Amino acid sequence: MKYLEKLRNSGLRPTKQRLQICEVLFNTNKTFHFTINDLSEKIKKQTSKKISLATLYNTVHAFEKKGYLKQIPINSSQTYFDTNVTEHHHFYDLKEEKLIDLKNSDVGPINILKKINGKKIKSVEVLVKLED
Amino acid sequence: MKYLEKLRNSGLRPTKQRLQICEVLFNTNKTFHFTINDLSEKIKKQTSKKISLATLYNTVHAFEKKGYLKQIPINSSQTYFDTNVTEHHHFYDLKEEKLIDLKNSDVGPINILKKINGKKIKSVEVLVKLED
DNA sequence: ACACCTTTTTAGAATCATTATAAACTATTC
DNA sequence: GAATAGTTTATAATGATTCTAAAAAGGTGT
Repeated sequence: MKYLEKLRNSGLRPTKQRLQICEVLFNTNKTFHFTINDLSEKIKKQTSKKISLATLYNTVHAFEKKGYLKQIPINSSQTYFDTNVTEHHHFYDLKEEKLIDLKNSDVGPINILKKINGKKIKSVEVLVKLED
Repeated sequence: MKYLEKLRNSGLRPTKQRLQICEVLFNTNKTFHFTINDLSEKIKKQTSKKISLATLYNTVHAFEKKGYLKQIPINSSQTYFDTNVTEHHHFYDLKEEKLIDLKNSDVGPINILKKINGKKIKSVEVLVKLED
């Protein structure tokens, strides 16, 4: 089990549910965006046994804290997560309410000149809103 | 009444409530960030007559649609609005959960090289997350 | 294998921002 | 002033997320 190690090394017990969620999230070379609800649907389709919503929330937040997932800053009724945890940016199609990845080379370097004393920059994220 | 014209020109009837909200939001040379709840508190303090929550939501969204307010894309339990509708960016202090303006000159130009057919760029917003 | 302790899962309830409803009210036009 | 369309309001409804507390499962030592 390739995710067993990963979980254990992060201090997360490799439970059946977490391993299952890992399969759905990470067992692909394509990264993708999802909401908790998307994830719930995906799991329902892939397997017979269900995972409770509370567990999905717990696990996704645990993975986020460990750096395996990123939250995408967007105003939407649901929170979006990204399995692509590298520094990159997004288009948001306002009409279709869909997120599209922007490669880093599509945006170019962003220099933040201002400094706040005692604070470090954790991330720099660009959201480009699209309309028709 | 300086806001009466503004509202009428936008096709919004200048009601008592809307004029009141204009006073609170725009009668200052400093721009600021707020949530619906902040706005509600501010109005309670400034006046005796109260405005219902539903009206605050309606009005703020109407103003946003007209371009008098901007939503700030950030994952928070409450939606943040900005009275500064010029193109600019934000720091978000994760610990204090506070937004700080970044002047455009603090970030420099951002070139979006990728194009999506049939879509126009409506806005480009940078969120810089800060940690200790 | 068993007992022990801690972490995790779970169903369901609770929370809380936001939106919908539908009746009363108000601005505008004629 | 009457008619009409747009607004406001209190309240209910919605829906994503978090909380709760009890049951289940993982890990460790014997």
